[in-house]
Amino acid sequence: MVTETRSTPALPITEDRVRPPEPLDGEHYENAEAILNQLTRFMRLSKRAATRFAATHGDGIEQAAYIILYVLVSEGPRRTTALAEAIHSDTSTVSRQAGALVRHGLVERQADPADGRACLLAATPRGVECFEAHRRARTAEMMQVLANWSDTDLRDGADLLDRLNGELERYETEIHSNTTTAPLKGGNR
Amino acid sequence: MVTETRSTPALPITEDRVRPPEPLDGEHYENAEAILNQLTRFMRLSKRAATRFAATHGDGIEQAAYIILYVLVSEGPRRTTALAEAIHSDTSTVSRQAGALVRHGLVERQADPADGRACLLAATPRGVECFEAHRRARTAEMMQVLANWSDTDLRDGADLLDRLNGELERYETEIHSNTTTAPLKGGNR
DNA sequence: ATAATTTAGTTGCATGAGACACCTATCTAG
DNA sequence: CTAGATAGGTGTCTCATGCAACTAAATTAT
Repeated sequence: MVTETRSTPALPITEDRVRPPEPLDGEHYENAEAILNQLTRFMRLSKRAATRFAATHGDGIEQAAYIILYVLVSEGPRRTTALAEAIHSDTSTVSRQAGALVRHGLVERQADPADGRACLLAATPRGVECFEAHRRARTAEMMQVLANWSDTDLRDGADLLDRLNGELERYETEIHSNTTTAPLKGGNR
Repeated sequence: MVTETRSTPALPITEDRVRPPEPLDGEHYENAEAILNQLTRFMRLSKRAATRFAATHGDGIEQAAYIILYVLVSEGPRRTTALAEAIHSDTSTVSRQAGALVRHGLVERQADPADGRACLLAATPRGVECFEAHRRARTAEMMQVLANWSDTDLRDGADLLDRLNGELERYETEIHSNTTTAPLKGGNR
């Protein structure tokens, strides 16, 4: 972390949220806008790509369930709540996705010995298998998409995205604590 | 129906799609996987962030409509089809989003003098206004998220994402021409 | 020990987004 | 002029996700 950027020209911070009184224009602003535009573009493209992939390799793992399986396989059994936190999602979503995985026989709900209310979600052997297959297919596809990228490019890209994700997570939790968990419901008008 | 029995443990890949006979393992593979994981993570986080933003600044522009307004404002009136192509979406989606914008008075449907079937979508003054306001708000938010990033970081990030998006677009159109537009419907099961 | 409260997870309902199929109006070839 | 192609719009489906309300279990207070 590089301190607080461009050193806020010596202005006292306003109350409430930090929200520095920056000029809002200038190079920094334009750069931020540029990256935002690329991110917006990426969101569309990636969603479409993911959907297409799921349609082609439609083998039962929903797009959204993959990440749950990912956590379960790589980190072992977890509770619903822990999963939700890990992937920054609502417990209800996790519950549903997990339910689908259970129906497909890829995940098991075990009783949590420590707490009767909770249950541990764990990947079944078949779940692990399925996940690995999926993972390989996904990566193979990705390698086609990034066929022209050097190893350095890939590493740099991964690093950059990692940083970006870090910021987003920080922001997410920051908001969460600051605004006392304001609901975010979709509702526009 | 999950898996057809995990398709042969370690056999050379079948024909069908191009699927180059690369080793699939090694550094390149791992790097591809790393970037893919970051992208997956990013997709979740960005979606959530976007939703939250929309909830906070709920002023009538839907998330998905923003990009349409973006094209319209920055490139002038466009047909539905052209818009759909520009944002890699279905015409039906564009039609609906545009309809919403029209209802909000941000976009106008003008008759295309050259073709009676078509109509030109154009941003109204209010649409431009609204777009600019939104754009500023979005960028301001982004600047908070990336408060710690230097200008160089931002530029590098934008460049990288630009490249990545280029690859995705290439891939998208490639598939489009190769498989003669295979439908991609969500349908799992 | 029993009541009150807090917590984990599930389910009901709603929203957003996107895609396909189908329909209508128009345009363009033959 | 009729037959096919095309541009847009609508109906309907699916996925993903969130909040609210509810149930059941655990914890705290009385």
